[in-house]
Amino acid sequence: MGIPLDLEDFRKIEKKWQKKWLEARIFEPKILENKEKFFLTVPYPYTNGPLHIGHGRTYTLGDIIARYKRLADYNVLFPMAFHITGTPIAAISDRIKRGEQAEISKYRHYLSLYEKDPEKIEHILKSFEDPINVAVYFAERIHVDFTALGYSIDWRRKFHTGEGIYNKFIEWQYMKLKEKNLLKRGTHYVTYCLLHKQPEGEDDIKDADIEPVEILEFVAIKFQFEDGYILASTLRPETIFGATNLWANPNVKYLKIRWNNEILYISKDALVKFQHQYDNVEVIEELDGTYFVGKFTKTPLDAEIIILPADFVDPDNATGFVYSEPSDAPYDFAALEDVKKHPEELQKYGIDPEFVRKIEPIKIIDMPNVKGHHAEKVIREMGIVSQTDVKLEEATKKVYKEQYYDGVMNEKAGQFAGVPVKEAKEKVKEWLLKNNKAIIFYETSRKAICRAGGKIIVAKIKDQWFIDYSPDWWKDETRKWLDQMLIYPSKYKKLFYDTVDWLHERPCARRRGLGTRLPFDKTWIIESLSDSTIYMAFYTIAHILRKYKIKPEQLKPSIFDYIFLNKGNLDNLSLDTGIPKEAITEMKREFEYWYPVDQRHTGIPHISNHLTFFIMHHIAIFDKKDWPKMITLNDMVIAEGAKMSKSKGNVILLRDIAEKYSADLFRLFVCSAADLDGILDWREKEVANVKSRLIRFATLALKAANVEIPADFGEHIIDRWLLSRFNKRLKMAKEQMEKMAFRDFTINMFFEFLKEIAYYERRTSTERMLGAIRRILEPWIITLSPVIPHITEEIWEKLGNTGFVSLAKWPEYNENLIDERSEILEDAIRNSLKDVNEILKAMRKTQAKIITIVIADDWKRSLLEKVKDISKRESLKMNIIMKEVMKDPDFRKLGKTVSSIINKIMRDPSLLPKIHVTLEEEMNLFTNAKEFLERELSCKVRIVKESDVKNNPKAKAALPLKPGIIIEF
RNA sequence: GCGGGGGUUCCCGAGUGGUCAAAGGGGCCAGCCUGAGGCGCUGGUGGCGCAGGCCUACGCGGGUUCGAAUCCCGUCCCCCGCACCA
Repeated sequence: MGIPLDLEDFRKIEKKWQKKWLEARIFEPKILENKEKFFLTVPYPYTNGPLHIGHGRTYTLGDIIARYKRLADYNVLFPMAFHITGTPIAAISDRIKRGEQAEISKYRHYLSLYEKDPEKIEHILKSFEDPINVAVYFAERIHVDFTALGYSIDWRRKFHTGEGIYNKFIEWQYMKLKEKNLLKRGTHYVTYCLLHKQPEGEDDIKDADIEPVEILEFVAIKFQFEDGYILASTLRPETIFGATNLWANPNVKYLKIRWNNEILYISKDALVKFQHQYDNVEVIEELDGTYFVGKFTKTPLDAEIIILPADFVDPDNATGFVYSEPSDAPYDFAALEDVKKHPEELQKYGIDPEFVRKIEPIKIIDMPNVKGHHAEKVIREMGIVSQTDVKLEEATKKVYKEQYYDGVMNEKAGQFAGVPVKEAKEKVKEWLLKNNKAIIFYETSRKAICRAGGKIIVAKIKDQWFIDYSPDWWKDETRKWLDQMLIYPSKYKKLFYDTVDWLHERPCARRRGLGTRLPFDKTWIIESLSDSTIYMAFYTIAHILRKYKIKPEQLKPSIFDYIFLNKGNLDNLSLDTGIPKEAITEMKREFEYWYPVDQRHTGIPHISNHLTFFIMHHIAIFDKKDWPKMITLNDMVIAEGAKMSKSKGNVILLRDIAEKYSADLFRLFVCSAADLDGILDWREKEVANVKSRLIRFATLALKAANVEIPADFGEHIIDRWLLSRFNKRLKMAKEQMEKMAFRDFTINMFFEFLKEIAYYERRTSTERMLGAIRRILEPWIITLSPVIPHITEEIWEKLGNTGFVSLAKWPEYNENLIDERSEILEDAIRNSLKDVNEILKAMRKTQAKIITIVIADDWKRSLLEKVKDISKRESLKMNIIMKEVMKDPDFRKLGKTVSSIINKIMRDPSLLPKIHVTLEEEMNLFTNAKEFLERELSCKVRIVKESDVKNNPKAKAALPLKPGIIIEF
């Protein structure tokens, strides 16, 4: 390794220490009863591919916490496992099996990041047709990537969620939930793929990540027609009171069907949706749209209305019929105007145009500032003239938004008169349903297809399993517990309370994917957010299960009851399961020692689901002493100012870090570039800057490790200044780490201190600077080791230490070395330098010939002391101070000068020196700094007493610690 | 829509009543270093000022205060979460 260092050297050092840590097993903690434990977890990653730096930020911060806590003398457990539960991995295998080229080349690319041999890649790719192989392969790669980042993880405890032993644990969890009556069954609606004949979510639907597909609840209102009912769908059932006509599309096919002993009319496209939402549907006959046009139908309010033709009616949206409410629906208003303008169109269908002309909108909603028809008003304002105008969409939103807040149903709405629109919508719906005047019809918020091209509709799932998060006792306990939990950044705490408030039934199992089957209904598989809520407990026993080679079938629920809930009898258990008593006892001890989770660290999006479930499941299942204590969160990572996404091709993978950058560089960047609650922007330019600082640090530290501390170190002001700065920083560092202010910490302890070292070097010499670093090097690298563990281990070793810096003790700052006086004195020199530069700038000069530093007279010192004295008891008012000061005859002699000095101080009280410095002392201070000033200003510098300068106004301006400056050119 | 967060100097971003023209980084400008350097170091980067100073600034409009980027009211704009997705 040469100096200067490059990233290649860093990577070598990193590998070296990763190997040593592993060999020495230093991150595999044992139970130490006399040491306080700290159990930290970060959610296990989902193993459907390589992780990127967004994940890396979260795990890195987790590791930094673990490493800090270790230095702070905790017995730290930081474990990791892998999540393979759910549909995405299964879907990947399906797609590869189906031969989808996009997916195959994506995974071929991922494999090429880890495998060099093309034949091997193809072989592994083939194996991916079985989802477990995908899961296990990437779990192993992520393990490698995490190791390459220097994470201090206890890998003995790793597992994945598809393992038999884990399944048994989850089964136990679900039996507990069932015992507590927290599992329910019921009807549930999902997005469903007609091609694959299965529910498919965002992951499977084309472009759903960009434009999500929502499930909309239409009210399909029954309009009596011939021997049955036409179903006309709406999102605003309260408008039924203003229905003036029905719209049917004359160019599409409709169906007459029988359901629930009634005849219904819907569009042909609606049939398949209807069949997925209602059972026993029978098709009677197909009809053209023209069949309906011109005929009459009756609203649920018994009003006779006509069916008019309209091209805008989409047969593939809901039931394919809509009713017209032109007063409040801009589409309807525009369409009605259109048909009135084209009587010939109506005559085609044998409709009397005169009849249509008489159709008038019915105003049913009163608005404070709308006299006539709200839809008409907005249409006129926006200049909309036809039913095909794209602005109608916006008009609809505008009307709806305004009415939702300010609208009130009027007398036309019968029993709902006076009800605000906001409430009427729900009430009218209930009323219609109750009286069998309508049914609910679900539809997607937009047309959607799956990634293989299958049509997505909304389908009903029968007997869906839910976790019911709504019981009051559960929510109350959770809120109470949240009161005392620590959440960082604290601004997110409210989001937890809000989540608890609106959480209710949540589906917890699916028909497909990987995972654990519900123990009491094996046709269901527990989904991923439901099998990841209390698994941190499993870390405490996973390695013991392996040690004793315990089989899944031995893990009866009673075993977990005993270990986690302290229930049951050891002898019986051992007999019953065949697990040795010592194994059971060991697991119980591990659990009781390590639990609860002291801190869980993850990303912000987890708050409203995973983290809240995590808290609630602990509360439901475990004793209070085992409930989690603290949660910390970090925001996302973007690259060069843009969100990382596969489509943009700007995703930076953790693999790239290990191969192209360096672990310490990544860690330092992650720490320093943003606070926990800030978005971290990965910019190559900034990374390069951090890189050069890291190299400078390493270079200096490695050099300094080989030098002696100068014998006279500490005698000079500048030495004491540096020691003082360092110890102050050390003091702050601890506070910052405790507050999880990692960014502040790195800026304080790394970047800013490096700057001060640079100043020290300028002020003294390179050799002396290295000696000074040597003086503080050991505590310095210990504090930095959580962030940059590899290079600090290397320096630690160079210092002749055995052991590991990772296991060192966090250094205490030394109060005695905090030396305000030296800092103030050194600041005087730095300020004088600044003043000179400012003067030169104002004079537009860059170079002086000779600069004279004039040290203030003694009488000024006593004057300012006096003023300081007065200011302690009196307010700083000119007249008061002058009166006091002038009592002294010595000052009275210098009347005018004194008043001008005091005047100055009135304007800028910071001119009052914080300490008393004698003339001699200040002369010495500046004389000792003379060479430095000459070097900095590259000109001759003289230090003189004010009394030695005759009649120079600049000399007279001198104040204690703010010398007069005379510049000659 | 509901809930949450936020708008700071060219950019990112600290700053919660005076010590703020406002930390830190990026960009840009100048100088130094160097065989060379898109490395590194130093200084500058709102306006004005041939002596260390003055003036104007923290989304917009008001207000409280001796004093506001910081507190209050109104207003405009941006971002995030809202459930089956891990």
